[in-house]
Amino acid sequence: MRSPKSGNYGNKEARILDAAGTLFANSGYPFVKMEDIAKKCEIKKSTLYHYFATKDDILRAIIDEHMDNLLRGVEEAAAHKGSPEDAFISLLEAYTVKSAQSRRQHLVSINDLKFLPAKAQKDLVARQRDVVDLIAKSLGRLNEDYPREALTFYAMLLVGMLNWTDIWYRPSGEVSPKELCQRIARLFTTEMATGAPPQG
Amino acid sequence: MRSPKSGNYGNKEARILDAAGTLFANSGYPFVKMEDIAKKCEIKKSTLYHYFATKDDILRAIIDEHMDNLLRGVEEAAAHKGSPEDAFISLLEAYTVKSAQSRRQHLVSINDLKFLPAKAQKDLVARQRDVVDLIAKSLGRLNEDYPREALTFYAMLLVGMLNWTDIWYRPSGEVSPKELCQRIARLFTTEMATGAPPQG
DNA sequence: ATAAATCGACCGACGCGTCGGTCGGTTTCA
DNA sequence: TGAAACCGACCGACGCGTCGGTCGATTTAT
Repeated sequence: MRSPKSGNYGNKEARILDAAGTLFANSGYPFVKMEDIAKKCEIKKSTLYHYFATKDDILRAIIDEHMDNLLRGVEEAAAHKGSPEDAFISLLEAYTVKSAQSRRQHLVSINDLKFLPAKAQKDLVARQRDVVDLIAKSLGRLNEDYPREALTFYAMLLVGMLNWTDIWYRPSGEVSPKELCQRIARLFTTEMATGAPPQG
Repeated sequence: MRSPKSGNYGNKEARILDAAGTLFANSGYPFVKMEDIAKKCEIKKSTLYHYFATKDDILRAIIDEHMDNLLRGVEEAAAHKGSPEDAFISLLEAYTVKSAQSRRQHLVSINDLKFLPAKAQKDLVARQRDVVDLIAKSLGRLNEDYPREALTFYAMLLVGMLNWTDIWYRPSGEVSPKELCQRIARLFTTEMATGAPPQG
């Protein structure tokens, strides 16, 4: 579906995705019209359909790409050499999207996933699961005594916290992204260090 | 606008709000048609407009009511007698909505707020702020050395975590709501007990 | 007491703007 | 010259909100 068919085809497609991503992130998928996307790309609406069959396909492509990036980044970080604590922090930093671009994609992935047909959603949700599992594993290395389910539980809490930062956290504010990660990390590392394993 | 005008007028209005709340929570505001709401209330669509001027007004009323409940509940809990830790936990329990009914409302408040006109959003967001401030204050009682901004920061993290549970947490699962609150509470009480105040 | 006036609740039909998507043709370029 | 890129004009479904009007109950006037 999304394979390039000519020299700058892929390039143009990327431009569309980028424009749409910004629009979706700012206004929300249902409010963005195909004409808006076209205008931002300085093409006509009908030309959009040369690249993407439907509006959904555009959304799907955005989330798809972001999930790939996210999963890859987290996987790399999880394999980080060093102490479990270091690996955990670098994992957080991988998850905490840095560039404005991936921040937008992340926002879209979170907010607009539900506007996709159920079938497409399942795929994407499954990949979110993979991320949670990786985080749970990384947490597990901080304290071997926590049972698997508890790890997943805390990983869920963590992901929620992280995702919610998209709503209120501004990297340009008083707290730097690095500081953000460290504070969040400490919340969990001290839990794993001092807390008694639940139901243990 | 919403004052009762006859015997069962207010009652009917409440029924509409309840039906709409369920629908919105399940499918998302943009996907719910006025006809759907009407059908669920066993009235015709046009009759809906006898009670609410627009679709937005229905959403606004739902969120509005929920915010009131939430703020009131959290305020009461914050005034809880006992140790700061006890007050903090009871605040969490107040926030963690228990009944399926308010769960739905909460979901709607979180997910569909953005579909309101900007002006209406501002009001509601301001009241969310109030909740965060209350939580920050309660956190402050756990450790007097944390500066105000840090407290707000952690309160934001906490609220995000809590709100995100709506997406994945099921009260009927292995972890009881009480246990959920306690685990989350411990994350923050130990932080406040052992962590050095940031930027102190 | 009872007819007239009033009113709240309700409904069927539909106007109308919006928006995703289509189609036939033109331009561009290798 | 032929395929890729592009476009203007158009369509059809959809969904919010409107409007003219009915019906049964309550109030008012005589």
